[in-house]
Amino acid sequence: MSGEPIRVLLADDQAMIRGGLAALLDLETDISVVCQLDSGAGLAEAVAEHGIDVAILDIEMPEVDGLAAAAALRETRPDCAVLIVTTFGRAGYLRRALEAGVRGFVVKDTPAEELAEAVRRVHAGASAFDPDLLAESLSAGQNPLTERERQVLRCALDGSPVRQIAKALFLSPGTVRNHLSAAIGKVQASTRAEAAVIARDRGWL
Amino acid sequence: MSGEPIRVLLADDQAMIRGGLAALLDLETDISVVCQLDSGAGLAEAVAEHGIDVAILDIEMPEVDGLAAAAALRETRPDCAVLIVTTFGRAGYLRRALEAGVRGFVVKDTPAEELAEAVRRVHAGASAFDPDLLAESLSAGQNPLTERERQVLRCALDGSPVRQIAKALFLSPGTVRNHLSAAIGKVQASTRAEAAVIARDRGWL
DNA sequence: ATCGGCCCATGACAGTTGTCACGGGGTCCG
DNA sequence: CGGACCCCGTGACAACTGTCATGGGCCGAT
Repeated sequence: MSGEPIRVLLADDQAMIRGGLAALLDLETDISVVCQLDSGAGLAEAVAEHGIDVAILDIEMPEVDGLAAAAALRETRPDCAVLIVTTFGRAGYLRRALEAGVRGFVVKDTPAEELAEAVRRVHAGASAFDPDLLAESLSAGQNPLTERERQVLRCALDGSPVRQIAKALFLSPGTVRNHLSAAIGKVQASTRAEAAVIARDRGWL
Repeated sequence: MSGEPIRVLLADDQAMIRGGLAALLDLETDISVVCQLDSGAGLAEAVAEHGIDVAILDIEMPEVDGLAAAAALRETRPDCAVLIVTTFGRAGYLRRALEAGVRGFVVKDTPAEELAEAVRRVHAGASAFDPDLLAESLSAGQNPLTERERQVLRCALDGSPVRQIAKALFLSPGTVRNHLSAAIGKVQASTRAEAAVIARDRGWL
């Protein structure tokens, strides 16, 4: 908390939110927002260029989402701490974040004052995870879906009939129905649509 | 822009966003955020108590959503300007907002600086509507769905089978299927799930 | 009072969906 | 090598879904 301020990068696709969070952080004397992005694309370059200490990333972003960007950043810049700030407190997101080496995970429901505190914590090498979500994530278990099942469910999200899904994935209709059936069973749903929303809400995509 | 600052109320269910927007607005010398809510409930009372000039409302909120709150406020406090600030730029939302007598509608994608400007505009009696969205709203046409059809589609959003929807709405399964069929035809979908997402994305709920 | 709209319901039909059993193909691991 | 797991596919069956025709009741507008 002495000497140079913490150099922060802020990535969120909603400009107004980005501006708000930046205003919030700039109130703190020991934190300085030196770079803003509207996507995860180009994160590593920006981190290198601006000498970023902490990268604050939203998850839902176009092109490259926050979790993918975090994973990529870990490869090239493991010394830069990552703090995920997201709307959706989904257990699967937290799990993926942990696997990506993220040091903090905060949902946008939490009080504004805690944001700066989380930044300080991850910068100091500590962690900053939403406790409720952490518990939920640990109890929720692994993502049981296979790659194909996830693809099929993603296509089913918008209500497409089997034939369209099959065409989109270059599969036989029968195969698609088999994958759907397997997925439905794994998430304990009774309909493809139900299975799709359940999987989405759990962050299993 | 002289004398007393504009007295603003801020309603958003995400505490961190609320704090960010408040920080943003407090940077302006002629604007003062004097009250914050996490829901549309109790809006009229808060407006009366704090002598609010401009109420900034999010749409997606628990209990009472921003559009319903705006409509209710119009009844009791027509002198208080309402500015909607939302994530989702759906044409149906803007239409409902206009019907509720809202004076401004801004999506969170727009640059942060424009928020304060929008507040000043609606306070001055002018309007502040996202131009792209306004055009889309005018060209999109009215919501063609009946009340029942909307209810049924809302239930269908999570993928429930007909029997569950019927039970939830105290209807015969056959009736539910009729309503679904009508709705599917109106939104030009081919599946209930598809119809549900289309209707949702248009703000027809 | 007649028309139109919305609501509710029933029955019947073709098409789709969910499930199962079964086959084949790969890979990775003990 | 056999086994486990994933992938792809087929065929068949019961259940569900989307559509249509048809009927009734309740409004509000013409």
